[in-house]
Amino acid sequence: MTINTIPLQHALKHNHNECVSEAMATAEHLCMERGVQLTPIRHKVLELIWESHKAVKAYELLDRLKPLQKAAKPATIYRALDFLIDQGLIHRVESLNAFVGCRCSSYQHEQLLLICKHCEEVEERSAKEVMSALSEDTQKAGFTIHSKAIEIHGICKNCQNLTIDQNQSVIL
Amino acid sequence: MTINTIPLQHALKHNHNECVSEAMATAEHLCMERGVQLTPIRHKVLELIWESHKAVKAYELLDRLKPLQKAAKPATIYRALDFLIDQGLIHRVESLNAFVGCRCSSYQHEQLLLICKHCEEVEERSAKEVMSALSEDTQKAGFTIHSKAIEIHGICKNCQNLTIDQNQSVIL
DNA sequence: TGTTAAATGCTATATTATAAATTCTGCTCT
DNA sequence: AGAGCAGAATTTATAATATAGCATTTAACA
Repeated sequence: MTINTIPLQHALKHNHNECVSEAMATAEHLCMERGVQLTPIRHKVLELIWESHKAVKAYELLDRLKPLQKAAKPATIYRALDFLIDQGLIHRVESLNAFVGCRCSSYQHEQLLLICKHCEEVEERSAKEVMSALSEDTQKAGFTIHSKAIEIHGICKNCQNLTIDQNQSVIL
Repeated sequence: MTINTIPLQHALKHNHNECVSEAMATAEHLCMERGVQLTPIRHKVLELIWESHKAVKAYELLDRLKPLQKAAKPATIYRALDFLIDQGLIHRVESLNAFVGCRCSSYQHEQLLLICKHCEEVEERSAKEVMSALSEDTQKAGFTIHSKAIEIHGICKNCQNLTIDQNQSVIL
């Protein structure tokens, strides 16, 4: 007899509705403040991205947007994504060609992403010490930083615990 | 009258032939030691990658391989790249979907890549302090690292100097 | 030398992303 | 209200990146 286990959706361990509505409220507020338009399409795409803490692919978003926006084409999604990235509302996860909601402050958009191979959720960390070590090192190298992509793949705390405490896992 | 300037190929500032032959010798040696085959195709692809210190695209490699290997198809290149990555002989640059030669020791493959927007060259740094800060921070988060992609975009020392000392630039 | 595993060849296709021209929409200025 | 404008969205086409799956060849070695 084999028992397969899947990770609990860690998202369920917090109040995800609250999490999303907070993110959306912040986004709406920031766009207002900046005088840029969080149009219905952009709003919807951002909501779709926030449905989980996993990084989501552009064409997956497209499929999910289509029922709501019959005319949606790749360009629809990519233009929305470009906007959201410009506004610092999402991160592009380079190593996955995917996108994830961003909750960093507008002034601290460059963060470290912890990407779990098991549950696929992406955790943002500001990691001050890492960033300052990085600044110091690049300065030594005479390199002027414009942007950073720091993506760490591995197993998150929750998934690690699952393998220890099987009670937290789900039997398929 | 307009004067356009291009960066010197920084590669020309060092003995690049030596640089390449060293890289190839190391690769040959490592593969020998590991009992894996650095076949003619893999060897050639690695050489093509080492032609510069820029990150190079898969289909660019394919175009350059074709004259030497008539049968070359996308899979030819991707299979060679997979092998070279597995052996730690090249890095995949996630934020560029491109590949660059790796000169880190076999035990220290995870490095920090400084990617210059101007000359496009990629510099590897081991950045011990950054890495240890990173280990510490991820440990705090309870995250177990499997792999890292740390990619910093900006302007390298040489290109920075060019904009200051125009004598080092080339008039087109 | 026959067997086998690895490497390559070959064809097709999936996935990710952009270009460029047009139309729509909402706003401002008169 | 209506002309003009700018940003947003649509539409069509295609570029760029990457993999799947099966056939054939090569090379290692028992």
